[in-house]
Amino acid sequence: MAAPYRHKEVEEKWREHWEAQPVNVDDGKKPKYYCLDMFPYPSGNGLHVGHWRGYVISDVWSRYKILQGYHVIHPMGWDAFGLPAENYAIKMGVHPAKSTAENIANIKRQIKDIAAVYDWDMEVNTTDPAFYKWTQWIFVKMFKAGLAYEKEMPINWCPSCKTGLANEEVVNGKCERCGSEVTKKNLKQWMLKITKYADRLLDDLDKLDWPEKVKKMQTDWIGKSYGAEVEFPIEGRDEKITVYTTRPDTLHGATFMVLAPEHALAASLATPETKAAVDQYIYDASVKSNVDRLQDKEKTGVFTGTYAINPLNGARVPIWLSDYVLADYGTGAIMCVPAHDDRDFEFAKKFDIPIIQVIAKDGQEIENMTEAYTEASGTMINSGDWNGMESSVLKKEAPLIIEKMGIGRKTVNYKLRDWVFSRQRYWGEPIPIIHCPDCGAVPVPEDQLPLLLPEVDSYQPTGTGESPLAAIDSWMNTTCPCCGKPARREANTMPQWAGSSWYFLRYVDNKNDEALVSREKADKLLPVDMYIGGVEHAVLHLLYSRFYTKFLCDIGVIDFDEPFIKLFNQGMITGKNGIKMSKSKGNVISPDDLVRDYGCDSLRMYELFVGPPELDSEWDDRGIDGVYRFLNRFWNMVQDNKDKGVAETGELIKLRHRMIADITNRLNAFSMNTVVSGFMEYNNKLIDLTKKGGVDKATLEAAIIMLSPFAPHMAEELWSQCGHETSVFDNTWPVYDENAMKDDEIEIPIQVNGKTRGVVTISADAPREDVLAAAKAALGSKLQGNVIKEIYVPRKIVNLVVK
RNA sequence: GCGGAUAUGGCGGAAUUGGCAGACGCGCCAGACUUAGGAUCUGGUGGGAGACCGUGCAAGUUCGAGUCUUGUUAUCCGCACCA
Repeated sequence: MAAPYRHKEVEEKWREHWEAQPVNVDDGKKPKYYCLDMFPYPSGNGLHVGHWRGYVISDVWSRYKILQGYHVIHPMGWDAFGLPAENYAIKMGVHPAKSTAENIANIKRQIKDIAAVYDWDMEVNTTDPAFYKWTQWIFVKMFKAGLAYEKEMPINWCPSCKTGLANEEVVNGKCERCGSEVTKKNLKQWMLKITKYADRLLDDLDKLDWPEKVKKMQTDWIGKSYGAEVEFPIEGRDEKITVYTTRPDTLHGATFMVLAPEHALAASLATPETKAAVDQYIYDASVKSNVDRLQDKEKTGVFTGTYAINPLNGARVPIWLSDYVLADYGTGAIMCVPAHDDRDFEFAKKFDIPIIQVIAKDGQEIENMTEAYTEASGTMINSGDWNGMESSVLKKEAPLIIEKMGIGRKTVNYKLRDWVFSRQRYWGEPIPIIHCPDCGAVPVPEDQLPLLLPEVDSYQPTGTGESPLAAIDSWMNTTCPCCGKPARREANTMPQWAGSSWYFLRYVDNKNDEALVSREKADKLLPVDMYIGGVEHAVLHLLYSRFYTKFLCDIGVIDFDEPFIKLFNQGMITGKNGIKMSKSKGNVISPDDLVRDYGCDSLRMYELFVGPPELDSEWDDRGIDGVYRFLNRFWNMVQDNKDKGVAETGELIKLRHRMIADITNRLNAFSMNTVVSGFMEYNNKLIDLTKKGGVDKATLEAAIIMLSPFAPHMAEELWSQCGHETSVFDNTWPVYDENAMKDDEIEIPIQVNGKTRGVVTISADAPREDVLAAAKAALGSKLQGNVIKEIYVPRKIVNLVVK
């Protein structure tokens, strides 16, 4: 009687064994493959089964690559600075350093339960001074390159987190972290000039093997548009108002102009008669929150009483103020062509402003216009010299025409803003800058980095716009590195994204004290070949990392300018009814109990079996029984066969090659759920064959090797039971031979008028005539009427069209 | 409002890309072994008594449609006055 499968014993045995003898070692000859997980921030809640799935997917892929002969770089680390860690620490009343360390220990234990082939020698932690030394170093380099600058302006402010936020951290007017409504606050901030890289960030998306969805999100976020700036003189003054438009072809149709209430000229345009209303409107707009402004669909506005002159045709256009024009995009002023823009149309209707059509849709003006005609397609009308031109052509040529006329210029615009980089919080990297009354902002000398985050009595946010660090005089007071006079340190810290923007570079050289990463190791081991994580960072971490990588490439630290060649977004595991797992909802499923009851291998396979890895899946504990039974049945099947010495037969060879082909093709397609069902399917066949005489060694071992990325403990144990001294991971992935898979005889379904009516078994290479004859014979009397058409798709189907 | 994704048994999901829909698993039913079964094994399981009907709904293309085209509905996600 063969031994039954006891997951606990088997898994403990091999975990100890692998600890002593790792399966993924660099012999210096193998090609590298860098498979990376998005590193976790160590929250106090630990991991749930959803986090597990991502790590299982990346581990299966890593082990598959090991079996394909790669040295796989598969590291793990901790994104431990930032708001989540700090808020958790404040809630629990302990120092963030302490709670972070505890959380890391707990999550590390959970991650070790996955039995992933992480190389813990590469571990990094963003809060380690030896790590953030380089986070600060990058900032200093950016400062020296003119990419980090200070600016005072109204920024997004989260009143709950009590800190400024980047645009990317504001979702629907709310804080990405806590969901509070974001307000504006005027603060002097450090900014990173990510806009300088806008074109490269946009163009290089083409190089990447990323989900189209993520590329589109980044494209839209960068928001490049082509158009023209046009200068409108103000009637009776020397000043001009510059507008930005993507539709200079419609310039003759501009019947009014709108400025953002925050526009520098807004107040000065009022006449004595309109002054009170204009001032009131500007005031009202200034106190409106982002959310109010987003939700007010009904257009509001006020006429300034002043006119501008259309530089193309001299027409007088009234100047209005309205908050539907954004102050920080383009020039903060627009020309309005109500006939050809939805928003301008709505505004013109509401305030009874004339509408002039300049593009003839289908050759004629639209009568009784009820909505704007916004397409750039049709013949120009009411447009002076431009009459008769095609709008789509003119749209492209107009910027240059305008430029030649001296009334404006061709230009492009981006939605992307520079990155607000200061946070008024404690738990982050101090920004390594010293403010000197004489020399201005001076970077901390590179040889003095890291600038350590000081101990502080109260690390609670002040809410005043100052970081808690500002209260520590002993730390704040220093001397200027340039002139030696007394100076003050920068009190703000960096956002959480600072460390995560470059951590993947550090893994491969994490103990280097001389450089962020040695050029030799960077050239050999980077960049990341496969990056696996959720889609929630599409315009945050993934955009910032691309920016950092391009900068580090530009200054020669590394020789590539895209960090992640391939990106895979795994779907989310949700609770019942698709509800996101969260502690407050009480629907969090911890992997810990499942590992104890079913074993690591069962949970690994079930995580994959729940559904396609790229889609969200609802978690249901009950399904794990299915993979648990499969593993037991596979185990028993191997026990039944391993010592029998069964000779291989034609049938077994055919089955083996088909099994290898099916599993390999599904795995290459990243269809992990169907790989698992494939194992079950072939296992059922092997069990059948076991009853009919047995399964040969080569087939058993092929199955065990292919199972090893999925259920590594069981595979290693069975490999050892088959008499091998070496690890199952020392093998190479099995290969299949198309010719060995072919059947001599095949079954071909027979349809009559498209409906299946029978099946015929016939030689695979039988000629068409033979197949058709056999099909008719098989149908016999069931075939009635005249056959008017005969279709035979070789090896697939017969269809007889009968009348 | 714009853009994208998804829709298949009681449930999770397959379908080699236009060729026998429902693989595999859960659940359920029956049987075997058991003092016992929430263990294991064997068989069955889309609907319908039936000819037949079945992939959100309605048309279309085709010898043939879950798959392609058009329209439509629902759910989810992203963007949301970016001129």
